[in-house]
Amino acid sequence: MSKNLVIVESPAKAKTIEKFLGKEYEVMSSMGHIRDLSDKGLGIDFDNNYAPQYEVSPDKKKVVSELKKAVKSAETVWLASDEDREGEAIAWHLAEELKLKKENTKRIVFHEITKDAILRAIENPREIDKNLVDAQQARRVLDRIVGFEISPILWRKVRPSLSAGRVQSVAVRLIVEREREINNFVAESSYKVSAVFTSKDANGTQVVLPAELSKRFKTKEEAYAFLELCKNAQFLVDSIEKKPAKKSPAPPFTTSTLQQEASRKLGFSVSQTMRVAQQLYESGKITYMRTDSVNLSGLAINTAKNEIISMAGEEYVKIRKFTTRSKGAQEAHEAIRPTYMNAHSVSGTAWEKRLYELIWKRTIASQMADAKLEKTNIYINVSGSKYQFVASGEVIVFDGFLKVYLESTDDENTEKSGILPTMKKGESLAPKEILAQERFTQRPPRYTEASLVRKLEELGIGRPSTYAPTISTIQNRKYVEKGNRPALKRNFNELKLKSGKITDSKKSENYGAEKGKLFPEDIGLVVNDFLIEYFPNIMDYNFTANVEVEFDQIAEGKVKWTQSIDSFYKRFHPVVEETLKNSERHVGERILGVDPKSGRQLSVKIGRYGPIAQIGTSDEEEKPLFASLRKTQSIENITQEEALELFKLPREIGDFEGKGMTVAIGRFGPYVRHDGKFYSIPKSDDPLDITAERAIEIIEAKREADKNKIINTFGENEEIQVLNGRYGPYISFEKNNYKIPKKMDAKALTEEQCREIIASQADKVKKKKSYKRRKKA
DNA sequence: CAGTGAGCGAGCTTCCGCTTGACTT
Repeated sequence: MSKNLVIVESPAKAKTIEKFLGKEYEVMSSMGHIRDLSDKGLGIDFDNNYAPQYEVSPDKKKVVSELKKAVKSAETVWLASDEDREGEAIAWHLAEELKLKKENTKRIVFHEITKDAILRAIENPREIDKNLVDAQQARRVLDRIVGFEISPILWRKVRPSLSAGRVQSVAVRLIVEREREINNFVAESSYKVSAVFTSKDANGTQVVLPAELSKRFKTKEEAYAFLELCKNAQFLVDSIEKKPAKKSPAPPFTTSTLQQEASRKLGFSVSQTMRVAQQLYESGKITYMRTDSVNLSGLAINTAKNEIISMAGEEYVKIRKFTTRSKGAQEAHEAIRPTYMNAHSVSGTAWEKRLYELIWKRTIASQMADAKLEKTNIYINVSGSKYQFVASGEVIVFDGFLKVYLESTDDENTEKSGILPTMKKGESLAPKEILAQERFTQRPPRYTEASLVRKLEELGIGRPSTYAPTISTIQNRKYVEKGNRPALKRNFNELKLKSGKITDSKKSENYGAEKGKLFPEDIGLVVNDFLIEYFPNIMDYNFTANVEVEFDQIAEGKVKWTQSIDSFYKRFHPVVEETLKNSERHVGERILGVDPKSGRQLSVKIGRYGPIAQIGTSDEEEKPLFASLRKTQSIENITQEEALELFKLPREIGDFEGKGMTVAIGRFGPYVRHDGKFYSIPKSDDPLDITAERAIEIIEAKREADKNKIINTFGENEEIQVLNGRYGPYISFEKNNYKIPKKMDAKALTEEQCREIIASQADKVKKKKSYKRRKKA
């Protein structure tokens, strides 16, 4: 047995470090936190000065017992968890739970996993910093109090199983407020004037120069008047301005910037990025992926430098030290970078390859020279007008870091400009055509998963390890939904001056298409409004930043953590009591008016199964009528007309084979119901005016498809069926589906072969089911 | 796998931050 036991947080890290330290050291991992507050009740003893009630987490029991065993045979235990608040607490929990003795326990820290850094750490051990631990306890207890006291209020006042928390509730607030900004947005239009000029260059060949007028006109009349003036105007080059410019590379990746770029460049979701990064980390290809640091180790910088020199040359190197700007960063790790800078690519899945390449490029580029540009503006006078046309171009003089990488932006309509033809001052230009187009101001963009993460980070809310889970939580709770919206059409005016004639035409354009954006759902709106009404303090965008200041004071030993929690709780808890007692149930009810047919009240609200419209009230003698809202509708802005439409379904549309057909909209969209069976109505048909003939067509088409569905059955009871599915043939048995191996011919399978396949996949199917259950829960 | 929209109510839900595994594709 080794004389020394080193405990780190992650097994991959343990493996690497073990190599550096040699036989005298055994390195084990704690897998993060090993204990947490009990979740029977609040896990806090309020009668005993907020004493936390810690329990070893169920999934860490095994780890803890293994660590206990290892401790027994070790002379010295080295606690090497991360150097931040959480890491310090992990070290302390380990010391407590493993009953480590002060004299043979040492606390060490390192920020990069290199042999030098680790040996240096071993030479400079310290004791556990109890103040830092207390700051973590305050953080933990605060989050528990907020989460576990507010959530139950939601269960009673809104709907069971809902949740609230310091981080997730603010994340939802951001999305809700953005949606409302968008709803209230009124586009303004103006006229943008652009021209294409022609001229002859030195060789006499014709060159083209696109330019834009420096002024946008408010009205069509003004634009028209300007084009009128252009008919007989002279266009002379007034001046040519050339100025150098430079672009600098972005810093190496942190968790949040990696999530943003993987989203923009690769279309990855936030959780997908983390999954793939985890794989790269575990196979030793990149450094740790949950970090807020942009720092690179000296070793990494050196190897990057060599790589750049051999790839592009000395002049492409520029060593840079980046500093973190984000609030609350704790910098326990390096930035995310390739472990070996000379590996330009890696083996693995397609996703791993693409993400790795992105990380490699970003890291290398961060140590490369600025790109040098030359920007050119050509100003063109219009005789008789005070406005000028401007043609702008940009030429790369030296590519620098652009040789490998350029960061993307969220802005979808950046215009690119290229090389301009050579012009002389005073040169006369001929307009080939001048366009005045009506353009509209743009509403603010909806958040993507990644841009929401960026906003949270900016506000100092959440940590690298929680960005992805938070995004998942608010979707699982159905507060927000990731979705698409089709483009809308709008008309715009276009005036065109060509060959001395102005034409005036109406054109149409698509705008506002959304893909993979976060939309609030009605339950999210209601919960958000409820929380803002009763807990404005918790919902404040600065709440986290404010408590962080307090935590810092605890960490510095200036404030006792229990005092800090006490002063919070004394203000917070009465509000909880008050809200439970005095607030009404919140279902987001909105009265839209009356139903013209019956004269009864028409309203919308959140029902047990989601948003509904309602005709009548429950205190009337006649029972109210209900209809579910469509997926894209919201109780917040549905109109009376739209709500009344909903009551046109379900519709009886006639008989077929002696049985009635009903049209309605269900969870999976519009359907026809006939004889107890459901038939989906394709998007091309409108359920509101579908005819009986068409419905029969749909039913018969489905029957035909079902007939082809069965490939083979055995015997009379048909418990095993070979079926044709969306993804090819499969076996169905006792409500489970089984994959048929590619090599086998589905048509020729015997019953015995089927049973073998079923038996061989029984395990997998069981696991899948339990996974599905877990996911539901 | 598609109906429902109520309350004799059991017993449950929930936070944030550390980690990975087991699950998809």
